[in-house]
Amino acid sequence: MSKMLMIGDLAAATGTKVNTIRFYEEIGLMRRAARTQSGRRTYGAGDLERLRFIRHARKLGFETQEIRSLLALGDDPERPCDEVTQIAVRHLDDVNEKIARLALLRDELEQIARSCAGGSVSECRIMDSLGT
Amino acid sequence: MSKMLMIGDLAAATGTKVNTIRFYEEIGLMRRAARTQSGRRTYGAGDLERLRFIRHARKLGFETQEIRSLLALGDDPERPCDEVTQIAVRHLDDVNEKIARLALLRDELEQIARSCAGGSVSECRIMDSLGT
DNA sequence: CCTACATCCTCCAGCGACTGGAGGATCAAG
DNA sequence: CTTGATCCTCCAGTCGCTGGAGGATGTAGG
Repeated sequence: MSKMLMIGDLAAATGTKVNTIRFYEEIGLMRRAARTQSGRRTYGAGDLERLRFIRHARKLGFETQEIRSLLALGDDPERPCDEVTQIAVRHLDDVNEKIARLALLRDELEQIARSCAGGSVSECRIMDSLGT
Repeated sequence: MSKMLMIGDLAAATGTKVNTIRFYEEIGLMRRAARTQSGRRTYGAGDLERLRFIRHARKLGFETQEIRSLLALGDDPERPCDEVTQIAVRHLDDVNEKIARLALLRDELEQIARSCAGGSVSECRIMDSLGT
């Protein structure tokens, strides 16, 4: 058998806390892990990839429910393609909206950062730009 | 005296839920409101502005602790505003990274939506795009 | 073989930032 | 004077974790 990973290995490899991995299992993002005789969870390379996927998606702001549906695509490789396309397009819209919102936010933050080139609070317009 | 605002007025004027305003008072973002004889909170124009500031900062992704320090800076206008700039720049970096990641994901989803016309999911690369 | 220490297990509490609702008081209009 | 909106307090729940207690295993050194 290829090398078995313990939960701590997965944690170290992905920068996820051990408790968080167990939590992901509990809420059904990670598959129920196989166990050793003594009850310890064991994982394979596929689980590692799945966890990486979950972590990246979370960092991008996807909610667990959305991640579940993305994962469902991967879990059922025989799924017809139009369904996949639908889900992909829906997520595409979502992602485009996220990008647009973040771009606005970036502009605003850039302006805030620029509006104070040193000096005291009374001399820059940071508070103004946040107040409106 | 200029016009007194009730909590519902503040809520309506800022798109904040009444409960949320009370919550802000509880955690010390809003000042403890003055009360009428019967115990109802009353606000003035300053409170309205403060709430607007809080809401806007929240929408920009600032945490309450950061907002607290921003508000404190506003109360002490002689302090240098490096602190504010630092907070803003940190958010800016974060936002830029998110945008970059999402742009990659968008490209991948676009490709999936385009190229998934004939086969099954096994030929798509969703996992690849988010897994790495 | 024994000990020490790391890692695992389950369970449970708490956080941040709200949201919603029960149960009751108060207010403004008709 | 009644009705309905608004207010009050208090409490429970949400989501996505995080941390810790208390105990069982696994591993490496002496």
